[in-house]
Amino acid sequence: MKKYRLSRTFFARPTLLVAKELLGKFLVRKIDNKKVAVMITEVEAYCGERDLASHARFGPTPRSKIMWGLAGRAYVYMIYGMYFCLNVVTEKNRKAGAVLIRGVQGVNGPGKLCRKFKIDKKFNGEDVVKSKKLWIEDRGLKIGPGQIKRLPRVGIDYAGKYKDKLWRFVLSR
DNA sequence: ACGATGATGAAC
DNA sequence: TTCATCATCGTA
Repeated sequence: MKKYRLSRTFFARPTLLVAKELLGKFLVRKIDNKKVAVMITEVEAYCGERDLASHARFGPTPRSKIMWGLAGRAYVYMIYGMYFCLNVVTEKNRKAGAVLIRGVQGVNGPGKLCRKFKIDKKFNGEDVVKSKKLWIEDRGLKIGPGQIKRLPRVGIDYAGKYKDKLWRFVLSR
């Protein structure tokens, strides 16, 4: 089965759609000339500056402005002083959006994922469309609607009416 | 249930 | 400059 690296046009689409379609794709990380590739099993969508759960809710700040930028770049930030979270920027026409990669096969949780894949602040801004160190591949796996569970997002109780939105997508075997 | 641990954004 | 908060995780 041919492997296709996901292109700019894949990411430059509505955030919810990109989030859903990232399930079953493979996160690929090259470390010391060795490739690690694991299937993405859990994601969360952060949609625009109106989304009160998103870092974009304060408008473009030094940290979050990348969410308004080119789709397909990584948004990596430190959380709770000890973990990193990996997101990929989505949308076009300078609309804010990103998808948090919450889990891959065998690794649950965005913090552990970044630790395992050695993804830190240096990867903030990395262009996942062009990078030689981090990208996402379509390996031909087809995911049916019945395999996707929709759940509320984690750790965003403060987000008012946005906290119950089913913008977390989990792949169930 | 809670502490580790530091970046972030808001308020002053 | 200070302060509360936080898209987490491991231990309990």
